[in-house]
Amino acid sequence: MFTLAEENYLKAIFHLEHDSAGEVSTNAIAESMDTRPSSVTDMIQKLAEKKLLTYKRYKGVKLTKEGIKVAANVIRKHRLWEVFLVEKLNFHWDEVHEIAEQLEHIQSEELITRLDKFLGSPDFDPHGDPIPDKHGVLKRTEKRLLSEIEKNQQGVCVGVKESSAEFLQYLDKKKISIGTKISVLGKEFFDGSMIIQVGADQFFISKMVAENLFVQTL
Amino acid sequence: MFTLAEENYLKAIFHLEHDSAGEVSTNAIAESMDTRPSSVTDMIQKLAEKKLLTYKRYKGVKLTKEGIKVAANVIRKHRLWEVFLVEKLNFHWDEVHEIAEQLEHIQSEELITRLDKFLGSPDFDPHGDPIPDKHGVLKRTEKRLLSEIEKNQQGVCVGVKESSAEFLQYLDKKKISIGTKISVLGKEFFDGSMIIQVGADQFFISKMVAENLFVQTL
DNA sequence: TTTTATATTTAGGCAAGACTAAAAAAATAT
DNA sequence: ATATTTTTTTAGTCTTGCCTAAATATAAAA
Repeated sequence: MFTLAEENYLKAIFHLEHDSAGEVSTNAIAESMDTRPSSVTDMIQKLAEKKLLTYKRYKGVKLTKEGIKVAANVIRKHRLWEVFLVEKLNFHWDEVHEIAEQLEHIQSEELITRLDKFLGSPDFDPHGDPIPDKHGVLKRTEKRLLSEIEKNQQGVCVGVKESSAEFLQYLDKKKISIGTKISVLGKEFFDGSMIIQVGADQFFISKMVAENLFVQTL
Repeated sequence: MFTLAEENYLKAIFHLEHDSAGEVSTNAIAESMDTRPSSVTDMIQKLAEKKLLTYKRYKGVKLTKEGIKVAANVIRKHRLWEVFLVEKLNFHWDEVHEIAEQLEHIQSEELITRLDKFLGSPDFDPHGDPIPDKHGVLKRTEKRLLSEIEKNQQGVCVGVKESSAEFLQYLDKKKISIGTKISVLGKEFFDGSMIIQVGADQFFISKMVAENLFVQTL
């Protein structure tokens, strides 16, 4: 149906649209895909012809209904495979991204239907990201960034914003994973750092960490 | 490591080497891959430079140790994924080939190690074909073609030579699958057809069928 | 507003992997 | 042994998806 490159562009644009509202710029796509702006221009012209996004020269792009559907489906496959890798093959959550990047391009409706069922139709992937349903609809949640939580409040970790292996390994070292209860004991206003409690341990985390952890307040 | 196209050529050549001894011809490769001889020449020259096969102009090719290893690994992945699809996702044995053709190219040693363990380190795929181990070694079996079995002997179906969906669906209709006991009641010499018994049913099968079913005699 | 900087697009090329058409080698037939 | 057929290779093209360099549009600064 679509080439690997096309699917990757649609996925990247989908993510960029969710991070920041409005049109997505050529440069932003190039940066997120580690490619050159000129290559991006080539591809978005091709995708515009296929009606997967709307494009006006110098004005950035926006996915069409169809483009959103295709992108969401790739993301659905990516996240379902991540669940498979973690739940069934016992991979750790910091090891699954690259493999899922490959598996997400396997073409078979039936495969995904059955995989979803085999996994018990999960709503979230191992990093707490929601899995779109067949129609591309995401389950919305009440999640907030840990950095938005006030002193003396507490929350349960429900996901990560960044999911680089480095960050996930840091979280492991601190014994933080999906479902972990976190209490905010103190907050420095000048640099956004925090003192938090996880289990019996109390420790310092930087603003960068607090801004990449999603929690649900209790 | 290797491109999708390279892996597919190596796999095709590996199979051709096993079907008929000696060098594999350009035309044979082209036919088995549904491509043009000139394309094959291009690719085998490239693979020869990479030392995956030996090639002399007009003389055909032969895989090197390294080429065999790479091909066997692709086949190992293909067959393991087929087991997964049938055993875990409840696909039928005639539905899994195309999907496994895609999955076989996923690059991750660790993935295959874990998948193999998850599946209980199977020795055979759903069609009865042996799964190479990590080193490319196939478990040898005593299987013979049903067509070689004499009247009044019996055997257990252990695999199929052809695994087209059409043939597998024919076998289903006749209630023949891996593990099914088959008794040869009669054999026509002039056309190679047979009368066989499967469970309580007795019926006629053509030479073509008998030549594509592997059995182990009892 | 004019200049400067930044973002984007165009033009032209490259590599992979396919193709067709034509040339050359090998195999087969006379 | 020569002629014919078949197989294989070479030469030249095409498409996809990327690149660099140069041109152009937009945005920011003076």
